[in-house]
Amino acid sequence: MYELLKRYLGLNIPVDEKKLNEIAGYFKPLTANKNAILLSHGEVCNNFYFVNKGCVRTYYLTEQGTEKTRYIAMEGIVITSLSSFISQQPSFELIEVLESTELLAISRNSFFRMVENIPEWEQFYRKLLEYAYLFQNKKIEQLVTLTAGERYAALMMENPHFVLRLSNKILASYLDLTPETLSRIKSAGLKGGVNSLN
Amino acid sequence: MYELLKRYLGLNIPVDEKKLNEIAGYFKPLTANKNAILLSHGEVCNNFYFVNKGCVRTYYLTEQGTEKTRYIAMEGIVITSLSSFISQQPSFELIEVLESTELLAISRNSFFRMVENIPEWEQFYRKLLEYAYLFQNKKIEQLVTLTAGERYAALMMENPHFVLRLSNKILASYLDLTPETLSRIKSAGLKGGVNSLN
DNA sequence: AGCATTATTTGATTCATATCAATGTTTTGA
DNA sequence: TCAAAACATTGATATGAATCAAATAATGCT
Repeated sequence: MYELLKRYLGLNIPVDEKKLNEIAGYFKPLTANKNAILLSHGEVCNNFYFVNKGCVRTYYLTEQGTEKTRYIAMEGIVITSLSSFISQQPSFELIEVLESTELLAISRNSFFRMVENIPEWEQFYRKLLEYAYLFQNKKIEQLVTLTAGERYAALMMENPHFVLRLSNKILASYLDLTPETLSRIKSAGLKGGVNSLN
Repeated sequence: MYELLKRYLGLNIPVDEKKLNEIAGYFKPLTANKNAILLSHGEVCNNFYFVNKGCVRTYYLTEQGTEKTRYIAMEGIVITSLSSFISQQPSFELIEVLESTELLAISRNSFFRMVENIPEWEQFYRKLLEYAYLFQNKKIEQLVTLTAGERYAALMMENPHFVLRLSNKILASYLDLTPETLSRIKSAGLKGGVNSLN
């Protein structure tokens, strides 16, 4: 149950077996079914999740009810509504389970107590923030400089398994376009692609 | 020269006068004229700036040469190409001076040596990352959920002094729209606004 | 001060992508 | 296992904002 988490932490911070067990001990197992909502709009986020198996996303809703996916976590990745987790303000985004999923959850209290008391964890948190910033920054760059088709192409380069595993509906909302547009982009790509017979 | 920086640091971290002077000592004064480029596209960012007086922005260029402003710093605010500063990869974004500006600059080396050796500074860096994340996250939320006019209205609520001090060209690129569109939004707002005579 | 560059405004047109609509396909759960 | 719901595809149309264009207005430079 904790193997994947320990490997993940061990890769990110220099930490001995004992500390690793201590840290892992604060994470509690949790299973959730497809479509389960781990955090609703307007709720304050008090949990931080590690995905052991399955798939989870964060997304928000526009005024008109359109879903916009911000982040997707598959096995071996962490997820939370980081803004709300940090600021303790009501969350704009929701956390939703996309497949039946095994999670390891740690409370905000335990998380920040460790930040204060365990230097290795403090270092982990810093790395997490750096990674999260780089991720968000790249997302903005791509949103403002790339067209719909270019964003899809970039995702194909960076995360091809997303395209294989996720529905077009989710994928489209992740790329900030409609399912119709994504469908057209995909079929246009096939016609002109390197695997085409023409 | 260092007063504003010390006040800024003092507000963000608990730190005594002695430490404050030690930290401030790593910052070197620098003046730069309007239009000066502090970091070019493709360069690795090795400096972190505090704006003492004036105004600085980071922006990137699209394929077609359109400017997209990511961040604007006026007096009392820090600025860098944070992605490149963290990752030491070539920067996609440029740093440009918008008005004749007085800066205090610290090198990446000094910055991260302090992160390792001065717990207060380590704490400052963590807060900076948290703040930067919240900022970027809000930017994405607004980009994907608001229309051009709504983004302008949000900026008017959050940062009205930006609208007063910056040119429409810069403002438009910050809001991810063209100067023409911003001009139309502004005049439409006047006609329908609460101060209108109709 | 006076000329040249740069920014702003307004109008006409275009374009990328959304929306609406209809049909077919897959998934799901009782 | 089958009906209902959710999803995907394709076509027709609409729309927000970009682009193109031309005419001021403002700013900067020597």
